[in-house]
Amino acid sequence: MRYKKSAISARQIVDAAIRVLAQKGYARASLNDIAQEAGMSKGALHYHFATKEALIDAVLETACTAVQQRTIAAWTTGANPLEALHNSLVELWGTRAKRTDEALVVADLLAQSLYNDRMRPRLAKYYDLAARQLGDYLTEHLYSLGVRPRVPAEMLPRMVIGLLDGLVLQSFVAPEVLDADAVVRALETLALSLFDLSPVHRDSGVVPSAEQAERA
Amino acid sequence: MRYKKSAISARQIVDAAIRVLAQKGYARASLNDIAQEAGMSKGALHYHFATKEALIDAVLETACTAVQQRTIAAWTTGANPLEALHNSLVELWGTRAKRTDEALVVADLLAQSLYNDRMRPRLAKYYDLAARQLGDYLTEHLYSLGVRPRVPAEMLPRMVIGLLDGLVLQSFVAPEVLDADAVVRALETLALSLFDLSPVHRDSGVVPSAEQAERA
Amino acid sequence: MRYKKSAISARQIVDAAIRVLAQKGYARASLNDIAQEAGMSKGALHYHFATKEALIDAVLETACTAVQQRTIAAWTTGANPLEALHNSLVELWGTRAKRTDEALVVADLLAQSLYNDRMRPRLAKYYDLAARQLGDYLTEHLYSLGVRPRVPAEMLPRMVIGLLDGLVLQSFVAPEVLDADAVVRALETLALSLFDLSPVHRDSGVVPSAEQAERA
Amino acid sequence: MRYKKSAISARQIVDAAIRVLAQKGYARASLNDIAQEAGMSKGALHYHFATKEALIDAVLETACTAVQQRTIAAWTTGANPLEALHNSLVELWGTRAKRTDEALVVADLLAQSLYNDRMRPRLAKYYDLAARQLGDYLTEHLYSLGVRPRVPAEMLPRMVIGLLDGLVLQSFVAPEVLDADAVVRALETLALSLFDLSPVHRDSGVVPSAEQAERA
DNA sequence: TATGAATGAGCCTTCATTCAT
DNA sequence: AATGAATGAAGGCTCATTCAT
Repeated sequence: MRYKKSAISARQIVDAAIRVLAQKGYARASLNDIAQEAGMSKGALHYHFATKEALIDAVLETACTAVQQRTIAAWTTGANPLEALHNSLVELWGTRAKRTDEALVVADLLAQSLYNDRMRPRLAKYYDLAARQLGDYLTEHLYSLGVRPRVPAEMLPRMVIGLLDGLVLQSFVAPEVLDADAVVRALETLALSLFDLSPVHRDSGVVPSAEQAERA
Repeated sequence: MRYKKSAISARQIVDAAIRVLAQKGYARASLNDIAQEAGMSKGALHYHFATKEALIDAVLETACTAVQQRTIAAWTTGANPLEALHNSLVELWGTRAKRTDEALVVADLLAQSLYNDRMRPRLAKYYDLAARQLGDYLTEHLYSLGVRPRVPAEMLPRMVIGLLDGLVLQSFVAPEVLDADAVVRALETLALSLFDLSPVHRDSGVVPSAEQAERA
Repeated sequence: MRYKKSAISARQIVDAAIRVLAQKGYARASLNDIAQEAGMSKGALHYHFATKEALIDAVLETACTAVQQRTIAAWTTGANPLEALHNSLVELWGTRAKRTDEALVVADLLAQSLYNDRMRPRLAKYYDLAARQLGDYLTEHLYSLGVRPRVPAEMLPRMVIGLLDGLVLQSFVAPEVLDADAVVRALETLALSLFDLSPVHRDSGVVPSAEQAERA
Repeated sequence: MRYKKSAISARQIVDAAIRVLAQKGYARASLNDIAQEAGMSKGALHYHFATKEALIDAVLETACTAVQQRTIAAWTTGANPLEALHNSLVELWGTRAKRTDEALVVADLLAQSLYNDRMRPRLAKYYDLAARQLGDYLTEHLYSLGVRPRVPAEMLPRMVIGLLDGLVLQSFVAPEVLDADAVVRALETLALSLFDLSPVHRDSGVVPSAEQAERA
């Protein structure tokens, strides 16, 4: 009972913190702001989280998890593996570029982690997980087609994620420059190019690469 | 005389600020720290830069310029265009992944700009310039070979830059994960894949793509 | 309990502020001084009053009220209306010329209000109230005698107050020049002269003016 | 030559200071503001006036003198002494209520002098002079008519000045409340009442008071 | 479990003053 | 006679943290 109530309050605080952090960034978000947003007193915050750092840790955990779950949810399947990939990329870009509170918080805390030794491992873990997820997906859906990537298998997901992140940064800075469609098409082309496949239209099947053609 | 002295001092301050910002980040870097690092009094800072914001503006300008100039310097030429590209990518990644003060500052201020309307346009400008530079380079060195990219011409440089940025973030968070050689090779493969060229070894020439082979 | 504590602390701060302001004036009174005088930390000041301005507002309110209450208390009554007036003037001058903290604060903030648009209306309100109080008093005690003032009814209290203020300034600048007795006698003469009454000795009754004598 | 150049600059500084002080008040007027207004460097200010205090002293001197000279100029003469008085009062009120820079500075520094022992004597001197001037004028123009004031001769000018000052304060705080005509008429009535004279219209002559009438 | 009150360190900024030139 | 540069003290304010209740 008591335990549950506490958990609920703690959760409220974290949620409020995410909202505030998303709006003002770590540097400018005070515990006062967060307490107000959570509808509690500053004292209550410190009851649940001894220090600001502890709260931010929880926030980072929650935000990363949220982003990850959305990412997982984005891995769609379909009759056609290429179509599935396309749809997944659409989802992926959507959840990242949409400037959701959690995405903003992760981006902000990522920057903070450059100077914060305690934060860094957590984000590294987050990246690892994301890379592994994507890696598994690609393995399952593309490797199985018999094609081999032109880059090392462990680089592939990191590249896709890196490209997503890098483009998201650009789109955050200048939202109008990057068109969602263009980005997705580019990502798709990239993914397939790295897989030694020809460019692709939505409904196209797998096309053998130059090398494969040569071999054939 | 005086004029020059002033310019020198201002430059000293900016340099000190870059060092401090690189080490602590915008949020935690106080004018006190910067003044100390610059070997001047806090009052002197305000003599040269009316507000912290003004100083940061100057810092951003300087850091971006520095990063850009290193980037420009990275565009090498060579007898073989592909070799030139390879060398350029080595340089590019090197200057970014090296965690130079300027690169860190740009990354940090990039994050700050998410919540700072005055900063954002400056970074957008910086990205624009970088994209244009890379675009010009690619046009000159690859377009001229008669091949066409698989993605829109204006997306191409943004993708390469995005990938660089995204990977840099990952390498900042977990330096040991990404191997410089692997990254360069991956970037190279990416660039060429997008150009409808086969993967490349240093000394190889241009290889026609699947489509081009077909046409032939 | 807590609520009361807060009110008490706030009051302590305001009182301390009045003391400090009276001694150093608005410009030279720092929150540090006030905090020290109040026996609290600077942070506590800001807990109770968000800004210095807010604190000064409270100070002004309190000081004006205090002066006003002393003024009200000065309106004595007596068997003889003229004696009552005399006593009232003695009191009035006493409370003003005595250099009480509140009087000094009001004088100081009055000067500040010349350049402070937010303060001005408050002082105007204070003057209005004072004028109305005095007006009512005069109406009740002198009008009722059947005499009419030689100046417009709404000017009369403002003149008496103005004279009081003006003389107070002189006495603040050079305390020894103005003798309390002389001032009171002069004020009395003024008040009565303006009421078309002959000069007065404590025990004298009402004497008809020239005009009234003529009419008779 | 050199001496003159210096005097000119010093004068420029004082004039600029008066303008700035009139606009912002002593507390908020920085030497920077003054230097800028004077079109000189801060260093130059300190060349001419070692400290801010020294400059303010000069400002006080100049402003008081200016106000005094305007006051002197206000003492008009005329065929009819009462008409002369009236005109003088019009002038007097005009120069004070007009919010000239010098008047504002004197008012502001008057407030400062409450806490500044070095300033106070200068303002006392200023008041003395003003009182003596007015005293002389009244003596010459009214005493000579054979009437005697109802208040001590040395109180009379201080009362008129006090009333002027007090009303000016009120008019500064709430300009719309006091009508210039009404003020002048009231002052006139006051002056004459204290002189045991009936109220006056511009063109009226001297009218005996009640006491004088009785004696007659 | 939660609050109101209070603290104290630190931040950005202002400003009178100094000084070499 | 004047300037640009630099100083350092102080000011108002923010904020994470503590604590009695």
